[in-house]
Amino acid sequence: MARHATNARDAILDAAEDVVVELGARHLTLNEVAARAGKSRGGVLYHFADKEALLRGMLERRIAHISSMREKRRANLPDTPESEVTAFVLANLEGSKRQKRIASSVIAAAGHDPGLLCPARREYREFINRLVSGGLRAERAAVIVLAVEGLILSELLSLFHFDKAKRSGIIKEIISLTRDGTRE
Amino acid sequence: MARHATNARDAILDAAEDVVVELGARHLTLNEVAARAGKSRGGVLYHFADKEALLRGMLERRIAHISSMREKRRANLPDTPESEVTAFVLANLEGSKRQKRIASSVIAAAGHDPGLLCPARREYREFINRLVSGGLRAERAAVIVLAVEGLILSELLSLFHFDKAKRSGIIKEIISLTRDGTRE
DNA sequence: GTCTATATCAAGATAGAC
DNA sequence: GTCTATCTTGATATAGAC
Repeated sequence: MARHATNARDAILDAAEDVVVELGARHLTLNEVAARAGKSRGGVLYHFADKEALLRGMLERRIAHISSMREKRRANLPDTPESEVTAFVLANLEGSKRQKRIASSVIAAAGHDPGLLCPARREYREFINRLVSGGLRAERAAVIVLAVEGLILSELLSLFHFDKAKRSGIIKEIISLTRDGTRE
Repeated sequence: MARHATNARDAILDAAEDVVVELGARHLTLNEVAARAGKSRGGVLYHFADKEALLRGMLERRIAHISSMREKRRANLPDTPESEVTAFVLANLEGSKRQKRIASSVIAAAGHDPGLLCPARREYREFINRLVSGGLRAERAAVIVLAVEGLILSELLSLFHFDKAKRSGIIKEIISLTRDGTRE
């Protein structure tokens, strides 16, 4: 998906994610990004005024992407209590490559300036509130979102590695936490 | 606790953690660390041959610390099925300041070179295995550890902020996942 | 829109004095 | 064990040509 960006901007963002996933946040330099995007430093800086703008761009694109994926998934699911969680989990965890790309923007932004994470913060808070409005206990909602976040970040940092079968088992397990988590 | 290090080495490691927690991984420079530890760059480099050694030192100290905390907690708990999880959760999450210090070493190491995280990886794997040997389903064990990891990392990155009451509710919730998580 | 300079700066690391 | 140079590198960002 990310491989055939139609515009230069997306090509640069794709390249930036690649660098973080493959080499780590430390190596996210304008040089490396430009080389992978088939551009020069100057070319990159035309699209993103400075490195911070690039980081912001990475994060914003991912947030928007996850959000729209989640809504699309949600629309295709029946109106069971766990549909909201299922849509969220799938949007975030489906495909360990995409998942690492999501995490890459968070890690890179956090390393540069934790303040850049504000939009992500808001997104998570809103989603937890949505789950609680849907009848889930607040603690359970938080644990679900934290487990997803833990998996996203841990797999990028290679703190854990689960094979395909284990991964999908874990994803099912997270979704199943919805069932006995409603308020009485 | 960390505030009154008895030896220079620990004082430097404390300073390094402070920098990451307060300013972010990006600002973990020898200059900044030295200044906070009341030393010069040269003084720091006497104790840690290079920056990578400093990162390794941060991580190793935290791993050893958590491990010993967990064992101490474990020894003081009754032999119920959730004692192992309780000890793990408390060792990792008790005190949001300490928790941020744990995460700071992981984030800083990951930013520099993800390969540095090998010892942490091993630690987590062993602990999951221990839980599974204790009778927990593998997926449930993974979700518990992931939720803890998610909370640790998310709070350092300020992706979430929970007040004291919420936090302890969430911690209780994570521990409670042990109860209905055993193999039948 | 993209490239090639180039200026500027900050970081890690070394060597040697104290 | 700790400090003060100093060397070297590599990264951001600017300016101006194409």
